[in-house]
Amino acid sequence: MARTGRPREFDKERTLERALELFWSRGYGATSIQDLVDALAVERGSLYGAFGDKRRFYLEAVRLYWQVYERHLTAALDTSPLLPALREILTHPVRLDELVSDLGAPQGCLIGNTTAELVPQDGEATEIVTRSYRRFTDIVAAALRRAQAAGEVTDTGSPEAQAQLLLYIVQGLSLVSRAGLDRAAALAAVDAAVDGLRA
Amino acid sequence: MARTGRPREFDKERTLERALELFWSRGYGATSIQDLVDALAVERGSLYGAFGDKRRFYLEAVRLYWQVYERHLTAALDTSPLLPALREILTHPVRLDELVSDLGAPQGCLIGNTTAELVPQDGEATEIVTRSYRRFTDIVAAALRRAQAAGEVTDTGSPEAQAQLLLYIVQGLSLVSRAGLDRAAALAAVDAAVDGLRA
DNA sequence: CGACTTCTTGACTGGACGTTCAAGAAGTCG
DNA sequence: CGACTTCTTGAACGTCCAGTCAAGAAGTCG
Repeated sequence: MARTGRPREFDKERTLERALELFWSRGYGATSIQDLVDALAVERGSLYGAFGDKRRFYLEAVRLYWQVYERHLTAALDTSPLLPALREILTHPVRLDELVSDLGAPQGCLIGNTTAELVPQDGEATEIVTRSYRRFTDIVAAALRRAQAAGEVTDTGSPEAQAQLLLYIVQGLSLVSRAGLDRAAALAAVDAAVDGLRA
Repeated sequence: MARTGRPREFDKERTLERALELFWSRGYGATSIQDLVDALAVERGSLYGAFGDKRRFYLEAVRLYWQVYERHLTAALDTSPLLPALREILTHPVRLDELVSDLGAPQGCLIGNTTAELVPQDGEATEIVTRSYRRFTDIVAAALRRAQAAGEVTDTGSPEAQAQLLLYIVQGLSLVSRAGLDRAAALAAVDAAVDGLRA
């Protein structure tokens, strides 16, 4: 039952966070183990020892990404009125691009990127992104239900359908933004969407 | 000025179309030259001779894809009332999934896939997808402008903003669909979007 | 026919990549 | 201290892949 041995010299959690950034900016296929070794200053064998192979490492990073995003989403939407907060959520990709606009900066949404690159070939990746999309719509639909009850949001559509539509919009915006972002056009589009929800 | 020599034994245009299908279903990185050789029944050297390297081959396929899509889009939206046609366009990914649901079937929108995989690293790919997005919004905005004038579509938003929003919705739907399609939810979301445009 | 051009074929090359492994280092426990 | 466990390091391995090339085949043109 000995749990002793030489202690790890790097911070596993912090290393995962930095790997997440790398995977986020370059994608799964375009990030080589060598890239990770260089960027994380951890040797190959140590990475394999701590995280298993490349695929498991990546999936772990994706899980962490969603965990952080979901926390942010839940906190942001727990407010009234809802629509300004929703606007913030939808324009998140735009503001991300404002903050870190150098090359190697995070690109789009990691869940969306994973969907494009690994789904549906990879079953585990598919499971993660499917669950993430599901949680997004659940959280947003719940918030919309409250806002409909409060008379802030139109009830001409079901909260579920509205939430599904909002998922498409965030993911579409994240994706299209990679090709260059016309901020004014993006904000106008998001405003049009949010206005469509107003009661 | 001799343009003679041994004639090509395969149909270049048809080969490009079949390569398009392969790239569409597997993506750029995951499609090897060997896959193309096997699927197209054309030897490596001949492919290189006819299309240049893999990247040029792929970009040519993407150009062809957009060319076909744009023709379809323009034709479909040249109608009145506009909203039913728009609904058709938006649900295109859903119906694609209905038609060809075997593995190896086209996945999402090739422009969107290219955006996720090659943009912004590849300048030429970025140029192609940027132009495609631009043309999509131009064509859709023009149609919306006509429909606004006809009183079919609300003029609370500019046609440009509405078109940009619709671009996000198609791309988002295409992407999210890869993870499995809940047709009812997708159609409800699209209907919510189209209803939001009604005057 | 014979010179010329282009296409076909498939073996070959060089490099990049994910993964493994053996030897040594750094701790803990009795 | 000595046995034991885990981590570190970096070289090595096997695989796969994009791209090249030389030799031959199949046409055209004078």
